[in-house]
Amino acid sequence: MDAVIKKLSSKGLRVTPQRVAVLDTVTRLNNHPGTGQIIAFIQKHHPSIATGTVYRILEILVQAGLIRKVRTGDDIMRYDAVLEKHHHLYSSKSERIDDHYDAKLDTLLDAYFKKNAIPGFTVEDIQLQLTGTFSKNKLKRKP
Amino acid sequence: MDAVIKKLSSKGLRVTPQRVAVLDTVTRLNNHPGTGQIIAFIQKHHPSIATGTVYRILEILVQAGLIRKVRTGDDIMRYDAVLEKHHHLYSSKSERIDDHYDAKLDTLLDAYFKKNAIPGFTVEDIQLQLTGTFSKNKLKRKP
DNA sequence: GTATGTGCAAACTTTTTGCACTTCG
DNA sequence: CGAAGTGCAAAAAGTTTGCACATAC
Repeated sequence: MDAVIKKLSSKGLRVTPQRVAVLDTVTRLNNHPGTGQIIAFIQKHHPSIATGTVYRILEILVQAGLIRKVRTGDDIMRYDAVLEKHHHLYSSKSERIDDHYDAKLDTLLDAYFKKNAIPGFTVEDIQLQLTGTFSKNKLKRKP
Repeated sequence: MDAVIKKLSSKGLRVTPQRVAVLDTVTRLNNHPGTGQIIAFIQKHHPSIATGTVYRILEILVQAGLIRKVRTGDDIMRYDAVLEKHHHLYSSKSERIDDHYDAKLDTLLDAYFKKNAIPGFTVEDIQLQLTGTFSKNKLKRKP
């Protein structure tokens, strides 16, 4: 929780209870929550925070680079509080999205695009979308 | 246009003027149009087609595998009528999204994931999201 | 104290849906 | 002809916004 406050002020953002709550929520709901999930959680734990405020704060946090928007195959906007470089595993059968870290792969790709530059385009970030099926249930269940 | 009819019937879909128009539109608006763009185009060229119908048809075409939803970094749902395997180049400064074909890269990645399987996950499709800047514009040059 | 942020509710935008009518096969 | 698709318009869902009040710094 203290870390959340630190993050906010490190970006020069005013630390309000509402912002702390939203950033904390996105961090806790670690499986790429959608706006709906975030608002539901907020309204349960902080009933006094208005939904309009949540929308405004999510936008501010994205602008500040404290969270990221993740696109799903469906049309739901999701957020991600993990800022380290990582890829995403999408289930072709469910809404599940897992993070995937692979430093070796990152190195491989960096090297590849250094050797094989794309004409007219400078690569700044590489992110993989791996679609497939989760064969084992290493489930992260919600309380 | 005939190709569009062929695609529809090849999937066992009934060929209606509305479906032809929508599939043709997504194909013509080749730069990954959003729902808004598609509906605007349709209403201009086929004013009698209802927007509700467009939504229904887009969903049907996605289910049939004739078009795909594209995951963008921002919050706009876009569609793609290109079915061959390809990756996407995203501008970090604009809404532009280009297709990127790279068979060599695909081979490299397939080999990589064959050797380095992800525990609990079977990869079915690999798609790269390359974010960066377009240094030269093929259509119009900007100083 | 002041610039900034928030609550609230209304306005907007986008998407879905029920039903009578139409049309493809 | 019959099953499937469409138009229409209303409703649901999701998001934005103006303004008076509250608050972080």
